[in-house]
Amino acid sequence: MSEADTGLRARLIEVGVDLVTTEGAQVLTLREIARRAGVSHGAPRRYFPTHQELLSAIARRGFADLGARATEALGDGGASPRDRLTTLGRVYLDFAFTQAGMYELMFRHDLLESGKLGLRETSLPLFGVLVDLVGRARPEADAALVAGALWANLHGIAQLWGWGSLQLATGATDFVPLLDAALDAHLGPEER
Amino acid sequence: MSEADTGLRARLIEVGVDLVTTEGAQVLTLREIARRAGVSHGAPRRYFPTHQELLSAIARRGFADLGARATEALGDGGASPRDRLTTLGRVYLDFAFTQAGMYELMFRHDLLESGKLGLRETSLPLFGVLVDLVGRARPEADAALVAGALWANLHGIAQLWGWGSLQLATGATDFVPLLDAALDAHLGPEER
DNA sequence: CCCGTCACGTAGACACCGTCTACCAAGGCA
DNA sequence: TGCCTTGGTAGACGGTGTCTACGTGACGGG
Repeated sequence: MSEADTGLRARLIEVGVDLVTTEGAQVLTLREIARRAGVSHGAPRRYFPTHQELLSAIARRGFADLGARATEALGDGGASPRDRLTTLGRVYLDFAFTQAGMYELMFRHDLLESGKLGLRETSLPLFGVLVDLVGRARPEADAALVAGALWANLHGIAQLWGWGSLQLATGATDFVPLLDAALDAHLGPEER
Repeated sequence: MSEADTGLRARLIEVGVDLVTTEGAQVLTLREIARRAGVSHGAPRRYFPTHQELLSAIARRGFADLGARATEALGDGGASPRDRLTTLGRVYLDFAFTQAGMYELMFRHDLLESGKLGLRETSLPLFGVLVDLVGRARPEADAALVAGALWANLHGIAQLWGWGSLQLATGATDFVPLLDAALDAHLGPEER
């Protein structure tokens, strides 16, 4: 956003986001992105020294999108911390399933291990919201620890459910009970 | 095991297992495996029609190894279900971190989505053990559901901790508190 | 006006990848 | 002996990411 939104750099990211959401993560080759952007395969190198850095830039858009969806769904508050956490969980899993290609890209091993993604800047804000909500839902607990365990649980559900492992193993057909079980487990059963 | 353990087929898998544990998942190219096995790059095709099928065979070894470690650590019982679940969780995470390359291979998106892996046969036995233990630790709960949520939690911890996200987010330096938090959450706090 | 500089993209080479196909050498069998 | 199957070789093909040399047009100073 800070750099010119016109120009090839922004267009490459745009094309990549489009490509990964519509066709999946396996078509995100450097040359294909360049083709769709209408430039030669060497052009991206002017802005992204390596393929991984272009992919990281695209993945960062994914984290930004997820964060935007979360803050938009959470609104300006009013609901209880527990209800807000339920909302957050649903947004997270909805994103993982409807934007499966992008979600896969966001958590690719080689990107994360390269450090080019800048996970601290991309995912920490949303995690901060999570910690805050957990702290208010369970004031007696170590909020960061519980939030970390809960995030891991959401991520695990997203992954395992995404490729059908949990359907096979549990025979379930809907992921909501799993989400509710995770929330109940980490936050205590919901009283009503 | 049923087919000849000598012969190229078995040797290719052996070389692949060796390669992924010592050098990581990104060196598991078809041609590199063939080179290390001392054959031409076309030879594997006689036994594995595609690269993915060879990788799947290697990954199945990983699931078998994980299962063996689990049953060996669990022994013939005696401990309480809760203690056995703690053991199981430690084995799972230890495997994920010490055999990081293999663990990464086992949960590669393209392998899982291709269906060549046969996740039902590979991971269901161990999941059955998990369901059984959960059922005895929490007789009142839906064992399959809780076991699924717990498995997802373990998997999420393995992944997020593996590439440092949770260290960054929570500031923790040891994953055991996270594991304990997950077990406490899904099984109820341990009385002592 | 003209020339140097520089940003920006092109084009081709390189090594490597997975797949496919034609070939070949050895062994068993009629 | 002749033939067919088995198991592996060797090379081609199109694709990939990276690197390097080369245009090419705009801009500013003499």
